[in-house]
Amino acid sequence: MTTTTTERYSIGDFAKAVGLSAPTLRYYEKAGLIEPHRLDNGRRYYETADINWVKFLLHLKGTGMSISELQQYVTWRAAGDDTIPQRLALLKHVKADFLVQFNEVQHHLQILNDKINWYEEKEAGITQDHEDFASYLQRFGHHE
Amino acid sequence: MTTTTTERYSIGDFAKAVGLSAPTLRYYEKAGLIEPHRLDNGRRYYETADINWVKFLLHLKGTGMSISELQQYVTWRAAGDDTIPQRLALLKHVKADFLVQFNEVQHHLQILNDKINWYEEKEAGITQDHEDFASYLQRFGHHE
DNA sequence: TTACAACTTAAAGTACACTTTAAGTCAACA
DNA sequence: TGTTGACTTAAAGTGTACTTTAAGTTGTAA
Repeated sequence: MTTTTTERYSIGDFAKAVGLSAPTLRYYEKAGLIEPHRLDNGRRYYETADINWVKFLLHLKGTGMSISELQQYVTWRAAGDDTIPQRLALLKHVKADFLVQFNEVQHHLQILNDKINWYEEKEAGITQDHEDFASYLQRFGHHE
Repeated sequence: MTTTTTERYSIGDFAKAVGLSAPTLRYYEKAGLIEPHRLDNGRRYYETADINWVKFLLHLKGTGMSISELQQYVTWRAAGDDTIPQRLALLKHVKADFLVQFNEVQHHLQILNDKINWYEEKEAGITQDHEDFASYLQRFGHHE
């Protein structure tokens, strides 16, 4: 940190604080997702509130929102409280998509687990006489 | 389907059966993930067993495996039962990575849910007097 | 004061997983 | 028999999200 009292982060320190690279922060800024302040010499600085914002952005991103969806969100956010219905609708849409993916991915995990167990039983000689994976799945009521 | 008795799928029919495009099937074939048969005229055909294989590939892919990891898996598979330990280790590694991601993604969902609720309470005038999202999260013991 | 790390910009490059295009072959139906 | 749709190939193009490069500026420490 450059100073201790005034909560100002250089791009390098801020990058460490939020777990992104400095180029990525510049990239997000160019995309309109972050708006750092500037010193007189032109250098960026960030404040504590910006950490919360970036972390929130990363949570949204982690639920599957693309950069352009985040741009839309940010645009509405900048327009003030009148756009809360739009933002809410966007987030609900993101959530719905997320839940679909989430269920799919849980099924993928089930099959992965089944395959791991199948290999382990095969290695141990437990699985009956070269039973294939498809039959093995059916024994558990797992499909596809 | 071209015929009903002999379980042979043209690339177009097979694409429909597994939910991929014909170009993607050719792409996967070039990557070594699928090996269709050929008619005398050079055209590909696929059989029922190939459907199971592709669906399994897509499950692995859905757990986060990249094309190159799938290539490694397929190479070991082609080498026979001696490589079961390697395949098992790979799948366990994939599973471990998956579980890390899975936990992260659940946290992202929690924050998304919290934000949706925060907006809804704000719209309804429930959230106390412009309480910000950070404070709101803390009321539930949710962080970051 | 000189060296060095960290910053600035715009633009080009990368990785991944496809998708599209171009040019041609082939099979079935009107 | 001719036209249409599905197939064949290799190669180029696309979208997303960064990452790297190049060329230059600035602040701090020896």
